[in-house]
Amino acid sequence: MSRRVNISDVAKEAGVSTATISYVLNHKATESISAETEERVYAAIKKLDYVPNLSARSLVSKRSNMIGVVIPQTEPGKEFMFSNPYYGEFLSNVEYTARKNGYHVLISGTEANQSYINVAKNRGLDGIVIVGMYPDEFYMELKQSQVPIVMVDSYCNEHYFHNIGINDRNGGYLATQHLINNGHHKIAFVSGKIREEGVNYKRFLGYQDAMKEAGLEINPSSIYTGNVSHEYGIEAAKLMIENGQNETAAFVTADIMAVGLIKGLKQQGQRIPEDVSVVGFDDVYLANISDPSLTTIRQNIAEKGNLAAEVIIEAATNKNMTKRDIILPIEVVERQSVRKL
Amino acid sequence: MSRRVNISDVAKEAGVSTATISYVLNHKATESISAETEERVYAAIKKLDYVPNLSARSLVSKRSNMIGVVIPQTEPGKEFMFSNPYYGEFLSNVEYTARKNGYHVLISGTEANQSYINVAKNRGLDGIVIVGMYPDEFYMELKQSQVPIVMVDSYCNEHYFHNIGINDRNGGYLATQHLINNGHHKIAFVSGKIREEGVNYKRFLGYQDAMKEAGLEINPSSIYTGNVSHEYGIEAAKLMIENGQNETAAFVTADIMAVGLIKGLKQQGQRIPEDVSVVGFDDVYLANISDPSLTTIRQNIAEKGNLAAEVIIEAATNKNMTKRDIILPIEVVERQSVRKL
DNA sequence: TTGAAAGCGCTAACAG
DNA sequence: CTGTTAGCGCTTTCAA
Repeated sequence: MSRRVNISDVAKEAGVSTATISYVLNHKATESISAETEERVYAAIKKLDYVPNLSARSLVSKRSNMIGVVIPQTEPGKEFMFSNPYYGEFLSNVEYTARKNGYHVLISGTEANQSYINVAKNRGLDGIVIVGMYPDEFYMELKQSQVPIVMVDSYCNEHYFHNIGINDRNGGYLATQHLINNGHHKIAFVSGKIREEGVNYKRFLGYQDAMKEAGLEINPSSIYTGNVSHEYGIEAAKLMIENGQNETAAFVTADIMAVGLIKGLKQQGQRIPEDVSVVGFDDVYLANISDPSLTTIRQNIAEKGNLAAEVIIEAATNKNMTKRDIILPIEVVERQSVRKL
Repeated sequence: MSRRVNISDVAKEAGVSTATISYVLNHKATESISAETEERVYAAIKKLDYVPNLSARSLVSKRSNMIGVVIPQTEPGKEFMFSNPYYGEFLSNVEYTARKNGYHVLISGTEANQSYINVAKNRGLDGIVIVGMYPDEFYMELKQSQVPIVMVDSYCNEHYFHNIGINDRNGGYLATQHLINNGHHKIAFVSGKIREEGVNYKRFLGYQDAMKEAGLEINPSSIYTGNVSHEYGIEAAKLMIENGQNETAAFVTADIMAVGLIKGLKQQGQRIPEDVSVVGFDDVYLANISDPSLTTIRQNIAEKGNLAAEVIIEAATNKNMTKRDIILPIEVVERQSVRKL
């Protein structure tokens, strides 16, 4: 196994110094290299099939050209980050934009015992994209670090981080209002765990806003919370029927749950939307696959991913960039799961 | 911004040499460190909040503790790797197992112009997990490299790589046979592009096997191929009806397409399974979500991901490990999308 | 316009 | 049982 070719092999081949190689590789504007030398260098690189060692580069330049993406485990203690397609779509777009800009993406689930900030330091990550909510300690640690951070879908109060998200409260409002406008009064709220500073809480506030505005009463028994999963959607359907609250509609804060709810409701002999109307949230492709297709709150997940990558890369490049707070637009997408009463 | 603490800071603090720090950090069995020294070192590490610089470590040890995962872009030219939940589930399990073993995961879509092998060299990846099929040049390049590689879901002929997969031909056979056993004779085959050495080709062979065995004729007009996507499933449904071949059943080589097919068929006024029976492949959670729920060929995707990580890590650790060829079991999962004629 | 040389933080002989 | 030290491959100041 022949030794890997390094910069001085190239230097020798091109008849220049290693510094020169480095200059042409990094397009140093400060150093001017004659076109002829540059050509020789490129020729040598090609001839020897030279590929720079990024570890060495990171070591001296303190830049890794890697960004980290932290995705929540939807079910605590489980290894699956991706039961919700939302994350897959988000991640693939982060990766795409990062790659286009010469960055690689290191993914990680969250580990209770090992702090992520260590990973960041270990690897010299240039920035971190964090999706969702985490325990407070997590944010405390993060604040200590010098690493640029973009929070996505979090209302964590720290004004320290860049933020990308949507107006979740408004989303909850729009969804509920849509149901109310269609004549529904008894509206269930189905959601993942409601945590302060989490998106579900905001969406819940929006739900309340709409209900109050319409002079409707919120029935505590019509609030169902559990895991953000298809399974819990089915479970919630069961609970709805057992509860006997006779809701005619449900606002579900994630499409994956909404689809589960629909499935569960059907299993309970309900027809959608004839007996129960359902509005989801996210507009992942599941909303289209569902039968009936799901009326939902659309947010542009791909755009969220692209922006997250752009912002973190800019933050990595420009240390004193002003704090970003990006709110992406949302809208109601009407499909077949809501009936006018 | 204070300088990052490094190994010699720790050494000073603990009153030992940097070598000693390195020894205790790496649990070098060859070097025996007194318990007392070890304690002092750990104390110093804690006190200074020292985190090793992995770039430096990689530089000298030639090991990065990173593995790369290459996921295909389901639609060529598009940024989405994850329209198929199969990949999300796979990836999350690779990441989980890698993390448990002290490895990080670098993800990447495939880039026509930049060879992935450069990424591997650049970053000093310890191994690569490659999912799906790629152009031949890709494999050629890969063979050149010294990096251990695990191919997943590929029948690329190179005996050079480790392999993890299922018996796709048998899967195609089982699916088709199931339909035949239920009295179907006119069975459509719906699939992603059929490429030699790809899983779809093998599944197609299995389809042929079953048809031949039953003395049934394969109607070339009943073969539908396109993108592995929900959309193409819908499209295929349209084609099926327009074709007027009156198939009473379809074997679809991916659940995501199968669910699309069902949706499309319904849009065309067909009832499932009364008018058309459908069998999918993979058993992703969509199969359950679908209405009617989908009879499909189950493969253990999570296990595939875990194994891929284990094999690649073992290969990274033990350079002359014998070649692995792992075939995971599959089975028919009966749900509601098949009717007995 | 280019080169020499000093590190970046760490590991691993080799010495003691 | 522990320390000294020579690099790993690269960037970057400083000098020429």
